[in-house]
Amino acid sequence: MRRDIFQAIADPTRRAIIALIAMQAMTPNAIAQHFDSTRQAISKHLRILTECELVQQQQQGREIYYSLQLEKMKEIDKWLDQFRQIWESRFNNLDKLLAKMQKK
Amino acid sequence: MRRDIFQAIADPTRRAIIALIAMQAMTPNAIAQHFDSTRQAISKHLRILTECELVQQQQQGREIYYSLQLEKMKEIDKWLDQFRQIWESRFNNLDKLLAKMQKK
DNA sequence: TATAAGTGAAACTATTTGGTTGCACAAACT
DNA sequence: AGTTTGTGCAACCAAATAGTTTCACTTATA
Repeated sequence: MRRDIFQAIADPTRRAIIALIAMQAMTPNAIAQHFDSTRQAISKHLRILTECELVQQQQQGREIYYSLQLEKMKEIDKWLDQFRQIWESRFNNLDKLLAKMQKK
Repeated sequence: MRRDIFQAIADPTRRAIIALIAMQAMTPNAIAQHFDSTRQAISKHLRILTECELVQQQQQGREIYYSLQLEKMKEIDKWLDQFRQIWESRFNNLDKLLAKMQKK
């Protein structure tokens, strides 16, 4: 069972769940109402999201509130960094090239 | 056959391929040498990456050079934006709170 | 022209995935 | 105490996935 953030966000339903609970914590039932599939299917997605620590639980009586762990989302951002550096350097090169062309 | 960037970067081998060709274009054979699996398996990954336009081909005689389409990578960055906004606003809120506390 | 090298694609396979239905269990309500 | 509500988990299933082996095709090279 592979369980990393990239595999977690691969599924469109899971991405939708993430976006849904990003602003405020929600219960599985409340989340499931936004989708066509059964509550159990959503529950499974929540388990996957919890396992890779993208999502956090908070028990409240018999209800469980799920919320996004923003810190974990930053790991994706961190992975993108290596490419961001490249696209910025390419932009700079283009910048230099344009400056050079204007000089002539 | 789902084919989007998020599904494409879910596989660790594909992420490794992306990182490998980010700086310079490479042929399938050259790429495959960096991995344990067969050239054909890598070829399949390259097809998936090409299909979702994360990767670009350039024929050169009988060789095909694969390179990363940085622009496409930005789509992930764009998706992250919605969360970036949240984590920045949370930081700002914390900032305001700290300022408030100092006033007292 | 014959052969080697670089590649993609099809066929097959084991494993993983996302979904379902059917439980079990604890907390809240009557 | 009995029932409803909110939840997780196991068992099962169809489809997708990542890999392999085998083959075909095209471009170089001897």
